[in-house]
Amino acid sequence: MFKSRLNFILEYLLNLPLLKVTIMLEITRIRNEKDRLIEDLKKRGQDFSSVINQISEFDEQWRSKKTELESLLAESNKISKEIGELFKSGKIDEANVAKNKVATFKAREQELKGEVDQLNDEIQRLLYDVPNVPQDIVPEGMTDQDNEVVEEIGSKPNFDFEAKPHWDLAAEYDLIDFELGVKVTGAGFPFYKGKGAKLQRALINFFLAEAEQAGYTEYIPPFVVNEKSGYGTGQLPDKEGQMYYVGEDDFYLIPTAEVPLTNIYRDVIIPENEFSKKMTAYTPCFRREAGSYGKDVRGLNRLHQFDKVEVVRIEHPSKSEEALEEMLDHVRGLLTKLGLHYRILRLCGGDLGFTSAITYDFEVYSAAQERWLEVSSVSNFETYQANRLKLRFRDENGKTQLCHTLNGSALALPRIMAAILENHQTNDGILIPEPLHKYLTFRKIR
RNA sequence: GGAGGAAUGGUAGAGCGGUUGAAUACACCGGUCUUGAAAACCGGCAUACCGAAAGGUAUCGGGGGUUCGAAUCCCUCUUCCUCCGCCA
Repeated sequence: MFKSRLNFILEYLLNLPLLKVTIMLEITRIRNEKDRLIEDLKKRGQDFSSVINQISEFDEQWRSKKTELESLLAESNKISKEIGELFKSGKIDEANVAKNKVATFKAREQELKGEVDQLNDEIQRLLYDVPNVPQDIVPEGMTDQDNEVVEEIGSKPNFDFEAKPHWDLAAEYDLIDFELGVKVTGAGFPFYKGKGAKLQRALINFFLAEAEQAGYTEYIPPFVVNEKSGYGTGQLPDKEGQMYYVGEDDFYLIPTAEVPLTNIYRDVIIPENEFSKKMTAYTPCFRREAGSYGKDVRGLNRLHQFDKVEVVRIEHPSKSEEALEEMLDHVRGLLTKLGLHYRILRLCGGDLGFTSAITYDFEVYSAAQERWLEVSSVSNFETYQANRLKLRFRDENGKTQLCHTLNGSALALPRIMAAILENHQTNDGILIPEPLHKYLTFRKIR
């Protein structure tokens, strides 16, 4: 089992065929604007100059070897054709002379091919280590302390009683059973019960309805994906340990609907500006989240399985900034309608995801825990994912160009659930926000 | 899980190991004709990479092999279809 998986990965990485180049950051960018890339990547708090210089060096060697190889092949091909004609016209002796001549090329061809392949593999491997380039407005900084608060909406609720954390409320009203989850599966896999389950379902319905309203097409995708899809959106090889793996069949449980949704367009050339592609899906999300502990994981704060409604967009490069703004508006609307106090952060370079060019996080205030909880992350990946996916469109000149991809949570359920329980609690129950009324038969949990 | 069959360009569908990157048809794009459209006729129409260009290289599901030469032969993997079994 394990062996077959290793083989697959090895095959994928090492046998990338000579001309089927799947690259991450486009190699052309390294050729054309190397110094600028190195400079811009510094914002991530890491120096990528040695990797990039190494890639650049290998790339030059690769090109010169490749040119040599190809001219040799051209010569062989030409002679082979002539041999065919010689045989046809019965000039067997001449044909045999030519055959011997071609044979002398063989060794050099083999040698060059080996070198070209090896250089190519090496370049691919190195490219996987280079993250996306942060946009200009991404703030400098190393940790979440350096994230920039760009907006804060609403105000902290005032209670004339001691606000309870959601795990106490969940127990009191019998909404979520964490211990039962531990028994049946393990920590981080809670059961939602009764009104807790219904509230969860209402939220999903609400989010999907809002997404539809905003023009997103709803999908119900597979909840497991293959290895290629993992590479396509960049979960592999970078975050391999984060995903649950089904060894028997070489599948990964999805950590987000982004993976199946975006991979719909893997190896696709979108015809004549059929933009925008707007997709939404509700899915459970599975994350191993190795290394988490303490108060961060208490209650619903961090789970191995959680529900999320995701929105994904595929855009013309000139339209992706606008699309990002629309997505931010969409998420703002959701939180406002639910009556939650929230803020928006622009992530700093050091906190930015590997594949993202810019990310905004939405955080809701947890009244009882007195802290901010991340409920949404909205990102523009520009061409980074599209390059891995080979997701392109045809421009007006008929040339293929990479699309931009974006996605965002709209929204992740557990912390929204937590925030609703905590912020809408009263002395005698929990008030259901108005937009959810039509999905529920009760207005208050008591 | 067992037994068979198949995989070629946007689609359909040819292709004795040697001018096949690939016939043909449809679709699509441009043009002629037409008041306009249709029809007819003419032309164009895969992708990627290297190259300033000329041009070259690679690709007929993936990988490997035989050969001077492979869409065509061999091995292997994957996927799909048909039949049987199992099953929500």
